[in-house]
Amino acid sequence: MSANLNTTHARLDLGALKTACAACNLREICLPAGLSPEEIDKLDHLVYVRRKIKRGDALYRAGTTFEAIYAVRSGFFKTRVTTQDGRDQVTGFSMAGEILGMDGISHDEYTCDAIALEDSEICTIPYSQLEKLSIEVPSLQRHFHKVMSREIVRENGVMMLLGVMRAEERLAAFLLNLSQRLSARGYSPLEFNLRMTREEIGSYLGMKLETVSRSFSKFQADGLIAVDQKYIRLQDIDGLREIYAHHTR
Amino acid sequence: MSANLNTTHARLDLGALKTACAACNLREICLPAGLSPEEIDKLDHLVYVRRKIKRGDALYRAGTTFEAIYAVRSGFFKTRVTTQDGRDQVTGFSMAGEILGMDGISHDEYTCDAIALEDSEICTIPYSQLEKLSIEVPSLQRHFHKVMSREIVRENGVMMLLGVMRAEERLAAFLLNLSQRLSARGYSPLEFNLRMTREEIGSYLGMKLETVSRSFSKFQADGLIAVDQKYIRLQDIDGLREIYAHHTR
DNA sequence: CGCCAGGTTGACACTTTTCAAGCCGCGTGG
DNA sequence: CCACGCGGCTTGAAAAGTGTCAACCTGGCG
Repeated sequence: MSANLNTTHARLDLGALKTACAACNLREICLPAGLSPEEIDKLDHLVYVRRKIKRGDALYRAGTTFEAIYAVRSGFFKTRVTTQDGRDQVTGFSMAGEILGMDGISHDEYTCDAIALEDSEICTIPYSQLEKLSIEVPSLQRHFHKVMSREIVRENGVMMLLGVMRAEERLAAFLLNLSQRLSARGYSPLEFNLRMTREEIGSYLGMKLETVSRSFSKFQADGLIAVDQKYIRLQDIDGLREIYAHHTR
Repeated sequence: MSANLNTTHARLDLGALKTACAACNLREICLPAGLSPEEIDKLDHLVYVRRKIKRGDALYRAGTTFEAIYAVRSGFFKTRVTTQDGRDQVTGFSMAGEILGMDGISHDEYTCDAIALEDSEICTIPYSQLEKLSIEVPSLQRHFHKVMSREIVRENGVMMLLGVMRAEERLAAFLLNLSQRLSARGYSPLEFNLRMTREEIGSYLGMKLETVSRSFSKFQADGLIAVDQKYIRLQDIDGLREIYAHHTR
């Protein structure tokens, strides 16, 4: 049903939904980064359709056959892996310009779920066509490799978080990382609304939601941040950095 | 000095050190996997030089400019990232046929250290040439993407370990994973010698060496494994699997 | 208007770390 | 060839950090 609605919708205003990377304000951050205008033009000729994902819906799920990677056009996603017994681990949060689905390449099916945390729009990049175009456009190949490599490096960082840092350090790192990414997209680095619940933050950071909540309260008591539900204002960035850097167990 | 020695050595028996993927018994596991004989031949024409790394030496270090990825020909490596304040996190262990250095693509320098845990040999795959050959040989491009994607998936798994599992579950997962990889290389899945110290295992699994040691002792007391220093024999694989699957906090 | 998901906070339990002591095995040097 | 030293490992006891359980609050939505 939902699929039907989407299709209908896509037919109604196909023009509007067909993305033009060339006209997209994310092109410096997203997959086209570093491509010449002519090359971006070629990328635009790929089937590159925008699609809306409602809050709570999945962009893809673990086990689904892999056919495309996705660029977040607007909105916010989490990715998570789930064990046999139902516990799950949030492996990342993705915002505009970031690429999702690369986990699917290895075994031709996705290995995690990508869930929209707010109503979102994504651009679909069929993998087989990306492969073909990569042969024609070496700088696209190179940039795609960089995007994958960056994901590996990001995950190394998360392993560091989870492996050696304690609760408050993890949360400080998380806030600083969010701040930096928002800033890179033109939003205020000092105040923002969280899109995820305490539980999701906790899952990402390897701690329980109560611990997340307590750490927020502690930060607020210490004057580092102001918290009002999902709204966060960073009041003392250097203080946060100090906590983050202090992995002295 | 050491570099000099290596060079001299390489000159002495260049023939022997020049690897032929076509003749390598790892070709089904390593980068050439899935390529046709002719394609493997092209890969062989890449500068593809074998190099020895002594135990304790670095294959590369964080901050070094990135030029090549490496395939482990023999031996054993750890990769680790280090924080400003000197604490470090082991991000992985690599054995024969596995690929190292993909973290370097993103920013043209490596972001972690790769250290040999025993005397090892590696094959150097210059990245720029790999890029070029990928254009000629689409199946190489595809397979390289799979290798990178597999690394992303692997790291997702480690995040799961670190995020939701407790000490003994992590260690069970670690042993089962080693066992499976050794088995895939024709070694016994039931007994092996660890190449890393308790501290390195602990760093990888996000726990202290004492906790690693205690968990080993516990497993032994429960008849799951036999431990003698670095020698491990898995006596009750199903028991280990049960522990591993029991992430019921 | 009432319900409920999401969040906060407290008290207590439990796992893991920390600190400390001692052991073992291996390589080095006498 | 043996003694020594040292890195690596094990084990115990106490401390710390985080999880668990439970109660309660709040805001948004049907």
